[in-house]
Amino acid sequence: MFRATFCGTLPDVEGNWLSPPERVAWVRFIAVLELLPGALDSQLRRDAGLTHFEYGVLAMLSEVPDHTLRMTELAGYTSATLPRLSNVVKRLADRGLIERHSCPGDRRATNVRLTEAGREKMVASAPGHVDAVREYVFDALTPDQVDQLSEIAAAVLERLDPTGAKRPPIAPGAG
Amino acid sequence: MFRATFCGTLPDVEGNWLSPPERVAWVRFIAVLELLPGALDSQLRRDAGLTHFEYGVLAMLSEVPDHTLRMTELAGYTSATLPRLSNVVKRLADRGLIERHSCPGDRRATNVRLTEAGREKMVASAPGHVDAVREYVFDALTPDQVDQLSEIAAAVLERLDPTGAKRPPIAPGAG
DNA sequence: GCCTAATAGTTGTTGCTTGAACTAACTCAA
DNA sequence: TTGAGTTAGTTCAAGCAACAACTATTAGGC
Repeated sequence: MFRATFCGTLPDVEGNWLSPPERVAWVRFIAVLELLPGALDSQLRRDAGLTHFEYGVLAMLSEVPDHTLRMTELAGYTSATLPRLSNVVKRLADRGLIERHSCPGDRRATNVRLTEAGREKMVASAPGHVDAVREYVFDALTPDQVDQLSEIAAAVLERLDPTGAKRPPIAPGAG
Repeated sequence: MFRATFCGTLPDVEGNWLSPPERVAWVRFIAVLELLPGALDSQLRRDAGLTHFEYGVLAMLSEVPDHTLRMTELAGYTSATLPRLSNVVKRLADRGLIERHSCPGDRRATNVRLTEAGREKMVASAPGHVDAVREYVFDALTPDQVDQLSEIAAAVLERLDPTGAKRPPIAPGAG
């Protein structure tokens, strides 16, 4: 997709067009960007009754101490706006997967906590989702390519989120 | 994001967890997947008054013979559902950027054609968008990494769209 | 203490996407 | 030529997201 946009096939356009290898990479990458989120979302909706975003919220809570985060913090880590998170949290709370507590120290703030039912939901959903991620991505890549993807994504992330505000502060665990 | 989901930090879960390098790659890649589309969309909305998807539709039309495609074909190439495309095409037609014609040979079908105004829109919008793509992605990568990304994206695409139905049939032009 | 400003979330409106009907048109076989 | 089945596209209802306006709480300056 978007090939012409970068091929300089439009006459009259003076521009800093992409180089041929960049064009090929971009066309493919854009296609992945459009298809992969939908594929992951479909799998989770079908098998777990969760959107990919809802799954991300539960997953994030499942790994932090006390399974608890502030709304603003959680919004940052999930790349969501606060209004969006507010609605999603409300729905997940209605389903009993998380709880909302007013923060004792700051009554403006809301703490969100994963419930036992929410933890069980993750336990039930995660393996199937991991399988999907393997199927769509990692089974197609060599170990070298996994490392390359890691470096490439890190470099792009540095441009998209230079401050790192959108990622959790703690280092990735060893498993 | 989604770290715990793949770290095996949930007790009681027997699963085929990702390896440590895969986990790191996935966390970073997912973050790119969530941030990059929004970044591209914001740039286009601000500078061109187009969504990323609308831009993709115009771009696709701008490169095919006679600037014309059937709805179904266009939907495939842009990874869109037919209802979604139908609405977007209606809006773009209202703005005069494309035209809809009933297909002479098959009266069920609709041909969509880029107008001169649409072509001018692309001429005006493309350079700024290419700059954004450079800024967010290619300026951060070495030439080797561009090739690696190309191969990785191709391998993943093969899983997401094995038949190639979602990509235009003609080979990427040489520019 | 009081007034202003900033912070934390929620709510409400609008627009877009999706999935499910639905219409119209084409194909093919009896 | 008619009837079943398929294909192309639109429309409709429901749900989700973005942006803006709003409430409530805290912090800072005098």
